[in-house]
Amino acid sequence: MKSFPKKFNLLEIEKKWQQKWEEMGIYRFDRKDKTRPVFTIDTPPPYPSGNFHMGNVLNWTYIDALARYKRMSGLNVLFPQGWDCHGLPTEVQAEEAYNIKKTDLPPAEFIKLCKQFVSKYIGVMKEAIIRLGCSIDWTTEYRTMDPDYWKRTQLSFILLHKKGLIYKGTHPISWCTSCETAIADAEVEHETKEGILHYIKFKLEDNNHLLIATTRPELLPACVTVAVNPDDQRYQKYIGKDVWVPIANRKVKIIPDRLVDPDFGTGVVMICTYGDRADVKAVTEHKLSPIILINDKGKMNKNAGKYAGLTTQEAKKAVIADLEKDSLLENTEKLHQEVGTCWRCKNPIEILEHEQWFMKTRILTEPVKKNTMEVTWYPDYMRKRMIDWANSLDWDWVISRQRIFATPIPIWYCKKCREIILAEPEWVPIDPRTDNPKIDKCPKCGSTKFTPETDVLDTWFDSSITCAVHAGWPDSKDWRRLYPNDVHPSGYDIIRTWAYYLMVRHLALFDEKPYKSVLINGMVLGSDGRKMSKSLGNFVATPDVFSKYGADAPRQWAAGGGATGSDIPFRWADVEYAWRFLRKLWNAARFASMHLQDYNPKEKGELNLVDRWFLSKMERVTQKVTAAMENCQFNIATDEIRKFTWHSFCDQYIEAVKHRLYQPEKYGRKKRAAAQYTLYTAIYRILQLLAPISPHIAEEIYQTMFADDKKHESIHISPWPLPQKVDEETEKKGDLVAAVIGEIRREKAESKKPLNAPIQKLTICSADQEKTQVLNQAEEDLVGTLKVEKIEIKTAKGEGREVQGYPDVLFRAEY
RNA sequence: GGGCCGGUAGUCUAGUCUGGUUAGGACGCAGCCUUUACGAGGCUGAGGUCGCAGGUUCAAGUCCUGCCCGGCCCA
Repeated sequence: MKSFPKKFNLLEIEKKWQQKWEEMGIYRFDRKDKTRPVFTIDTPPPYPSGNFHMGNVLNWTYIDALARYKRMSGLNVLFPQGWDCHGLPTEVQAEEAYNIKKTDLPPAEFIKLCKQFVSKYIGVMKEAIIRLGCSIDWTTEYRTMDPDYWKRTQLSFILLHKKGLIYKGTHPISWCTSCETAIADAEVEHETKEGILHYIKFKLEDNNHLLIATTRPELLPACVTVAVNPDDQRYQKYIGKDVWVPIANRKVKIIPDRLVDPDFGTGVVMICTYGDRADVKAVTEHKLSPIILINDKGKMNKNAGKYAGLTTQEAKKAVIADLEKDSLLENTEKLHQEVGTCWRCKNPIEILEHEQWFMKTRILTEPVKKNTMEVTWYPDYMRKRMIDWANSLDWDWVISRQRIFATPIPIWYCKKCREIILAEPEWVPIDPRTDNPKIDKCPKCGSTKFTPETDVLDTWFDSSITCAVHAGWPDSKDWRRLYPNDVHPSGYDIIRTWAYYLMVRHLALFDEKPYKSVLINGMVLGSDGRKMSKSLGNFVATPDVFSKYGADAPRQWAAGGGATGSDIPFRWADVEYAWRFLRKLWNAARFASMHLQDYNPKEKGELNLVDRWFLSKMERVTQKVTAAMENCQFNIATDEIRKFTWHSFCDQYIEAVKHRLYQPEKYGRKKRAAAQYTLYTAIYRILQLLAPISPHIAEEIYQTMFADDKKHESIHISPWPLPQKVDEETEKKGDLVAAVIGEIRREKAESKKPLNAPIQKLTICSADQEKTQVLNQAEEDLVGTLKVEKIEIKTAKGEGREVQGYPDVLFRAEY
């Protein structure tokens, strides 16, 4: 056993082990090992923004703690790490950095720029993940932008297309006029904005008029009908009649629609193609022909007549001016409205009709729900978010994007007959923008000329096959052995995207759910109680935390900061407390090692009541921590370990055996050996229980004190302790002894005496003979711990100070 | 408008699923201690109508109903 330095530099210790662990290779998944059961983690490949924020710290701490626990429990753990590279944010960054538009240079050049950004940021984020001490198998690292990955994305597209689950169609879709691309439901955010409600006169045949309320008068040329609620007494008589649309000067029919809220505006609304999703529903239901008014860039098209070429804002102004000129604008009022915005650029989205590629997701809603019910959710109530989301979808998933830095859609069209040429599985990876299909001629018309599909795939189409990819699909023959993955970890804000897309996608491809369980983390809040974000100014940068406290302390903040799935406020105070705990543990271990230099681990000595009491407490805490880890209750595990270490071990046990350790000549070698055995056993147990949560200090102390004897290469591959039986009877007895010692310490503190003040005479009385027997049994430890000269334990009513929790036990100490 | 989550000391939070010691912890506050591991530390203490109102029960922070407030998600 090596000796401990008094001061320790945790930051250096952490760096050292991070390096050594990688050299040891102890976190490698062993695909050839068929003896241990596998545990596969669907690590979400993060988007390499270059900023590994505290939310990531929370997420990865959960994953790593679970991975380490499962590894110690004897499972063959696959903890992979990938990077979700494609997508708009990088394109936008590249455009900004070089002050260009994506169309300014050939796609291949633009992609090269994007890749440069991504590679740089991956380096930064990888460093942070290593710095956090994650037990990732880095031989598994992958990037979704590499051909080896996106060939899988394409292969899955081909398989789904062949299954008839992918189609091309013209449908209303959410469109960002700023990013100039389609976006999926899940990418639409909602913001409350102040809008203006315009009351506009629509002339009736009889020269009277109806007043309709709209926030978007510029859409008047796209008005296809006017709707009222069929139960609305005021307007029933108008249903079926014609009404003139101002500006457009067209007649439209007045229709009944239950979705019209009679309390909104005047209770009469215009249906425009498309102002919002309700319009889409009305058009479908009443089989109306849409009039598309806005082009991809957000400008009015020829259908807008004299307003063509204007932006929607300009058109709005012009339309209002024209309405006022004709006295058709009755009045206006302000209102708060929910506006759909693009998740990336925050600009309001439009609903446009576009020819796009879709995946048939709605027909899978029932299987999605069924499988979601079969998945274990940590915590359980998060399941509901997935179910609600699946139920709420009315559109299929639009998977094509009009961007560049993404997986190409493996499709060509015959130039002559427009036949769709789908790539064959063995062609991928392939980029139709640069490669021709591997056929000589169109199978339908025999033409030899093809045009490529230039649309690319939604990034979620890359990242929603990770469960299969992690398992080794399609190359490893035995990939089904790792599938479904055992756990999919994720934040609750992306259940509707990540967990959902994974589920629907894998069900479609493999008819089997992608994961057995979902581990949810909450959001990290700033000190103001709001979700931590750079824009709110409540942001704490991860490197600042690492450089001050290292990783083990923030990991305790993450694990112990709150119940799994709930939001966790970032608190420096919590990190500092964790830091103090680590120092306390260090000092306790140092104390123990001082007394263990001559200890032979085979020796058990003569265990007395206090030893057996404490060892039973240790088994009890082992049970609790094991149960907590099994259920991903990291906060409970953290709490139990800390309480046990700080209070049961340091405050109670160590104090109660010092006399035996320091004075073997007085109390006997065998009793000293018993204390040594207990110290030795307890510290090893604490380190094992703590290893998943604070792996570095656990390793450092293990290597210093235990490695020679225990012979595990690392504590992280030592077998998790099997909880032993607790000894209720002994615990009950020991609790009494601990309570008496505690009460006397309290009295010393209250009467301002030092804790080591000698007691001339201690008299303890209880009418309960059982209790006095116990105290007699522990007399030596009472005397030694409390520095008592003379002790008297009486079975009698007696008088004096009452021991907390034992109203029938009284004592009197004379100093 | 619908759904979900939350409301526990000055602040943050555990416990609620599975009702049962004196509601646990951290920060802050107060006091004490240089005690042969730990003074950029340790120990001790004070501080709570568990959002409000009902109900079920021998027993409710925990289960049920209604309401109020906050947050998130969705229409």
